[in-house]
Amino acid sequence: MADSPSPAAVTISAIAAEAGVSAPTVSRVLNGRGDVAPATRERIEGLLRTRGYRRRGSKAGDKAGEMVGLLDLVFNDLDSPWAVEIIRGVEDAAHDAGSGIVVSAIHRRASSTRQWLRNVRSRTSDGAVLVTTDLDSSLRAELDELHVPAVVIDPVGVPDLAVPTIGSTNWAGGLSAVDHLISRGHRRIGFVAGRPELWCSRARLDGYRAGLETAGLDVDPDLVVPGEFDYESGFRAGEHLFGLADPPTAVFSASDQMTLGVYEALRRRGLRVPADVSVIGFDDLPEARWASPPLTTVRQPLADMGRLAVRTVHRLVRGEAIESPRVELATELVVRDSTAAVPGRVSG
Amino acid sequence: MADSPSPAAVTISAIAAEAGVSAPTVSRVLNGRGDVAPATRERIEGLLRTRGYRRRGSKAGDKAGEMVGLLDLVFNDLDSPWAVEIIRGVEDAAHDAGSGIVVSAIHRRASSTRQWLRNVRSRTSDGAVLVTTDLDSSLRAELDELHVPAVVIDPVGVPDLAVPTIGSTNWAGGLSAVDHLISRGHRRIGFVAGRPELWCSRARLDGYRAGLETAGLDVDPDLVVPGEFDYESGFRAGEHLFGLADPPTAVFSASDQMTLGVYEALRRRGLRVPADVSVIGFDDLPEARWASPPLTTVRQPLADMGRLAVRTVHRLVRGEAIESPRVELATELVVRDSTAAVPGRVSG
DNA sequence: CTGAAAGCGCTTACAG
DNA sequence: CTGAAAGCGCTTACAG
Repeated sequence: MADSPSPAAVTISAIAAEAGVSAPTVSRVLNGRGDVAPATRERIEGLLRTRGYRRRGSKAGDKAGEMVGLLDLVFNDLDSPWAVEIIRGVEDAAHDAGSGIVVSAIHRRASSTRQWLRNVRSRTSDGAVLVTTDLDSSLRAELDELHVPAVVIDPVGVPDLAVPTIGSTNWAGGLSAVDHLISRGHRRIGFVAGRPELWCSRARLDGYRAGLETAGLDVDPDLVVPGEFDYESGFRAGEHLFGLADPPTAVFSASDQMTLGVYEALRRRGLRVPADVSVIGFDDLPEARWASPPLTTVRQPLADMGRLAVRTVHRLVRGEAIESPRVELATELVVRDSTAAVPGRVSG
Repeated sequence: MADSPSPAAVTISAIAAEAGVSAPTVSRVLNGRGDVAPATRERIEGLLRTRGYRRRGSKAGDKAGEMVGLLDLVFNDLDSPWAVEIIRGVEDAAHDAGSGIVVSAIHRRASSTRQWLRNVRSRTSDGAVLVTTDLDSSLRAELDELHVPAVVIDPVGVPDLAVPTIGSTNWAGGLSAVDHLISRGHRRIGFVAGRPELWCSRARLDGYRAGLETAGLDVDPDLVVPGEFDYESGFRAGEHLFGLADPPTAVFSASDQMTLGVYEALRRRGLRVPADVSVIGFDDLPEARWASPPLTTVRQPLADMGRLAVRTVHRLVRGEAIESPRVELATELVVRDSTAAVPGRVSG
């Protein structure tokens, strides 16, 4: 798992020797000059990649393994308050370690990803923290070649053990949300799911199911509605749930943003939180505190996840072993004012 | 205002010649080696600063004026959704220009500021965008010496014309908010102010006053309450305002976050928005859309301000002239569901 | 299209 | 504490 330190540094002249050309030719390829024979260029480019060439200043002391003081932090999108929580933790830990963080959004576009890789190569950052990114095998291979260690926060798919991932206990968090509602007497509990392709969404759903089943309750498929983690899909889910002939008395939704959409759907129907309906979210973004009424939710320690990601990348940079390729930080139920006992419940 | 390009590049040997020492000695100072006579060290450090020395790799082509592809983005704190809006715009424009952005939080601490400056020096970024930062004259002098051009978004004090600033039309925005409420028949309009030391807060307050005065209404000092831009101070302001013997029928608060606090204060008193009280905010953060009811607010184009900041820094890097040292982008009233006509108003 | 030569900016022993 | 020398990684003319 740990890279064996390359016996000789990967310099331009090393590459040149291996390719059977002179150093200036390799330099030309690196700088995108036109006047290199296609075959030569290809051979050199191949070597550059497989050997993981990275530009090293002149400084003789610039040995492999020394840190540049720059870490990349990559999101798909920067449009959610979710992102800033992670940035905060990553910035904090990086600052303590004397590193700067370079934040990018790649918008799920291959072209942006390629440009990001080009930038990483030219600026030679020490490592990368990728957030909810697919990190397909080709991207991983490229980072490997560049010798840029990566850590993934909140992996989208089944964790690939070759790259360390950091998540939270989504299943247990889902379970605790449902337990809380059941302890308040709720029996018909709706669930608004997150983006189905995401690993964490499935875990939260399964936690919801497990909570009901443990209490001896059936999972009513009518009460499980799809969502996309955003406000709009939460609003639609709320409209659907409370348009039902036999609506739930409580709703657990898999993100705070969707929960705010549920709030609005309830308000439009004249239903009050928590007097008429109890509502619980997931994440504990700042907006959960600011909702009216303040939202009961399952806290995900996003900033801590960011901090741990930085420490993990730094261990990898220094070639140290990491405890586990897969870490889940604990979620925590935060009870505020959006959950209450079932309205009008008769004693039995 | 534009730097005259230094006749000779600021290299280690240039500094050495000027200091009357050899290049290795300067190198030692730069790398913090201990074995340099204090007097020599001081002389060299002085020269390094006044000449604006910046580490330049070996590459012969690394002429002064070439871009590194890195921009610094500095916040005091990263704890508000406000920040992510600006990051989004800055990232977007920087990405288009092929630059990466290094984001830092300096927490208003001099020590963090110093560390940030050290980092800037070692990583030689092309320029800096500072958000709501004081940029006191010593910091400015240091950036000048490093030849790192800076732009300030949302300056805290009276704009210092030596550094370009980008803001929004706070005064006009405040005016438009009050106009909107007056057009709905409101006469008693409360105002929750922002942090008093900030320039933008004063402009919004003056806009509020101007709106009332234009309509021939008196400014009732009892209805103007201090705030700090955050949720908690908004909540307290709401409690105060609606504990008054003659409470307002509408409230304009100088940030969306404070407005959410006002929502909660109203909810606790059993007052409905907008049926009983109209409420209007400032910023148009995503949470304004997600509030229940969705919040009428004055939109500040934060992402656009970030984009413009990047373009401005890049002009400065290239030594181009900028149109104006002070730009204000237009605010825009966004009407949603939190404002309505005065309740129970008689026809006249 | 490619290489031998010269050179740049910087740093590391080494000597004093 | 300091400098002359050697050397590193890279690049730019220049010649062919």
